[in-house]
Amino acid sequence: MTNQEKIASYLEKFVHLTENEIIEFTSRFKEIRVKKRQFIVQPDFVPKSRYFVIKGALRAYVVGDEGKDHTIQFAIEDWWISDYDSYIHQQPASMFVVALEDCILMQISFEDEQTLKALNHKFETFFRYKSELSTAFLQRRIITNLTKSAKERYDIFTESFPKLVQRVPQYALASYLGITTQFLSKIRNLKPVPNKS
Amino acid sequence: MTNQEKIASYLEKFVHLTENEIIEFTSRFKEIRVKKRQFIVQPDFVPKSRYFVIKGALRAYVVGDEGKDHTIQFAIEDWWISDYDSYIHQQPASMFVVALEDCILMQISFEDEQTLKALNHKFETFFRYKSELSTAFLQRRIITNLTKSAKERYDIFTESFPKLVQRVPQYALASYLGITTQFLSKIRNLKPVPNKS
DNA sequence: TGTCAGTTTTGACAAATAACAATGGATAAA
DNA sequence: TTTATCCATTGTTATTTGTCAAAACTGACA
Repeated sequence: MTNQEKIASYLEKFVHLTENEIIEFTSRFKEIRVKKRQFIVQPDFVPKSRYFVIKGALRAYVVGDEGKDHTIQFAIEDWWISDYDSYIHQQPASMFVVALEDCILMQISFEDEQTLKALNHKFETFFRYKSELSTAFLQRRIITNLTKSAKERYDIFTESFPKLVQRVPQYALASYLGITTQFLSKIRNLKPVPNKS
Repeated sequence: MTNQEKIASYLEKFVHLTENEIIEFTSRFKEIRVKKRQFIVQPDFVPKSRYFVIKGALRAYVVGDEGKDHTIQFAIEDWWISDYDSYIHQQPASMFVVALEDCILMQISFEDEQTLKALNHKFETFFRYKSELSTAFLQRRIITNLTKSAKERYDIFTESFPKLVQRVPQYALASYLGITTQFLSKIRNLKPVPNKS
């Protein structure tokens, strides 16, 4: 399957398109390859593109005043990534986005995305729906953060994204869950409490 | 200004519409009035509508396993509210949405919203853009929750939403910030630390 | 094969925040 | 106005999670 076909098959989960529309859409994307540890978004630069992951894993994070990393998002195959807020407003980024593995990405520029959305109602529908799903996803994450303990959040994450847990370093996962890498280590290595009976 | 005009003026922040389009859009909305303490969304019922606030204040919250409230969202004039995730998926809600004051709301049904989005590319654009802003907003909230202490989160909230702080009860604000009402009280009544010089 | 950088683990101690309990003020209904 | 309920405050103690420091592990590569 070509990269364009991979985008197309993702697209068709949301909207039904003609051959021509598929070409119109996917031809706006450009393949890029990034090596592990390479950055595709950095603070103070306007993110000109967003990225669809064909292969590999990435991580978006901010660095707090205290100098610590806080992971905002992961992305693997079939996910999108950028500094979302900065991208849609075309403002300087506040995040880093870095490759956790060697990656193949499909890149679309902000202008091309605008063009696509203006060109065809169905493309607009696709982006609208995708954005609604993001909103719902983030709201669920906020609910989990508000209502669950660190251990529960870890268990929920491993159940929801078992593949991801295998592929991301533990310090990155810890900072996504809002805890330190040491504390995550302790959670993982908790001995089951001896039965009180 | 009529209620329809209020929706129209909100709309026009995002898309430029003709007279007819404005009527087409706003005529789908129906005014409802709810009294303080009245619920417009409850767990286990599918939220058939979302609501645009003409007047009043509301609060969306979940109840955790331990029986405590966790505020997910507030809404005052010009904001929208529902159980977002359940609304877009038309699934039973997990939230309560309750009026904190007597309210006047403009209600649109899920079906009417779908119709509008299908009918006119510009309406689709409006909903897409609004959803993008929600995504960006929630992402900023997650970043704040990950990177800031309780006191800092409170200060950021009061700076960002000074009007809201005056109108919502403190227990609701505390649960939005992810802290107990007692701890919020302590934060607010902190005496400035005596100068060490 | 050994070395080194990056990562994870472990333990002792500290900080942030919650839990509990009691009190007093505010508000709204009777 | 009285009464009952809800809400905010305050003090004390308990829990969760962070900090710091050291050691153990891992995998890439010289």
